Amino acid sequence: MYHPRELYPSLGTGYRLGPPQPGADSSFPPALAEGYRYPDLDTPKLDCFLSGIEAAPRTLAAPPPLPPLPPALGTEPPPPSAPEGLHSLPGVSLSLENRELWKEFNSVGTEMIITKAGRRMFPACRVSVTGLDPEARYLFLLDVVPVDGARYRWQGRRWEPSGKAEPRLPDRVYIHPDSPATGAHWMRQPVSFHRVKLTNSTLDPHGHLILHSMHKYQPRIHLVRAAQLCSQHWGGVASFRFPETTFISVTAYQNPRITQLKIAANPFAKGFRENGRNCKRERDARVKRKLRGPEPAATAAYGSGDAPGGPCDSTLGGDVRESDPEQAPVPGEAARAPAPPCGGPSAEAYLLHPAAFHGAPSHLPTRNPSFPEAPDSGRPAPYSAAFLELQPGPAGSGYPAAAPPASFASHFLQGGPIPLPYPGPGPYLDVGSKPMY
DNA sequence: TCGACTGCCACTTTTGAACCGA
DNA sequence: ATCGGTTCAAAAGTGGCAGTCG
Repeated sequence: MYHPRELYPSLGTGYRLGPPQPGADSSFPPALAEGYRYPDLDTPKLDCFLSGIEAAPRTLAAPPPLPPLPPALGTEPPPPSAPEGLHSLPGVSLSLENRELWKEFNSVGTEMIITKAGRRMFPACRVSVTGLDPEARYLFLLDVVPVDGARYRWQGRRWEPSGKAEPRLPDRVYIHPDSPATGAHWMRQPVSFHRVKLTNSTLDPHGHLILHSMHKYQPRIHLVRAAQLCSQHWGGVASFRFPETTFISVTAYQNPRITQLKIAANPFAKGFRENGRNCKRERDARVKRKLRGPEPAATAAYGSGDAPGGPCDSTLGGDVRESDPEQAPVPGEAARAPAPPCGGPSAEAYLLHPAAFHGAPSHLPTRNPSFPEAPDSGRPAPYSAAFLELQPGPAGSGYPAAAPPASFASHFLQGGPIPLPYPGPGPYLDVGSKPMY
């Protein structure tokens, strides 16, 4: 799978410097903060990509005429707190649902673990969108771009630049698996990208977003209007960036305050909370017991276990996190349509659609660009078969030397013939869902 | 020598299948 | 036969830590 920049090498691969986020990010040095613009928002990756079907290669060509938007949706300016965005979708605005949580992390200096197998982001990007044409179809995309050209290093108390950034890795884009869906669908509930995974494996075959460790990144969310499912035209694009979602990728947490925040806020880390069974005290006790000899089959310490009031609540008292939907399932969520387990199946999310976004290792199976459907199941073909068949680039780079046929781009904008997931009844649009057709 | 990375551990949450009763 | 609720096991996700590597 390939990113537009790989597909259009003539546009250049260098990533212009962008500024670190000003404001609340107290742990990041301001040294790089001045004198930059946000080039990625000016010329998002998508415009290069969209050029595959539009004439002008570097700018967003004027979209075909849109049907009139409902007055209530189409004319209002974005609210003052709206993120910076590149708009050719008038009236569309995004708001970060879990902004407070992000702000809390950002005030300390957000770190995101990246692993070879891929690690989810926490907090995840969860947005609500307004101003869409309820009838039109849209694609929701997320990518992560470097904020600047520096590599960072934790200096005991703060992050400081420590040299030049590593060469840019293949850009990948996560396509929300509900894409394409109608505006009404997207506006019905917050759109969650919590299944996005970050990896430092440059040969990652799963479609996770590839990042360098110790670099500062910024997630971006793109909305693309596909005029019709089977149209050759796109109907506009809007890109959004939330400054508080900037993070530094790491293979192990550097700032203990971030560790504490993650443990306190992430339900999967509940066991590491104070009084949790995996807290330091308990771990030490386990080690001692191990050294003394084999543990009893069922120890009182681990048995019915939870002290009155619950083992992990003590670190959460009055915490906004408890009311944060990121942690507290909304009533009815348990009843939502079952999602496929993550790992293998979750990769579908990347591959159901524009498989060509991503760099396909040459050793993986290839696939005809026509994206044939799995013959009998009605489900998408296994992800390993969803890669486009792309000619290797010069010098056996494994990347294409020229733009793909237009069918690739149009496939992306059309949604493609592959069955698309259907959202469950839960509060969030989820990666795991049932086929729409 | 040291910082970055990896693999494993023990934990929690999520998910889906199996089972049961109305 | 169908539906809804419960239970249980497996899978997935979490940070910590020791060991490895460059």
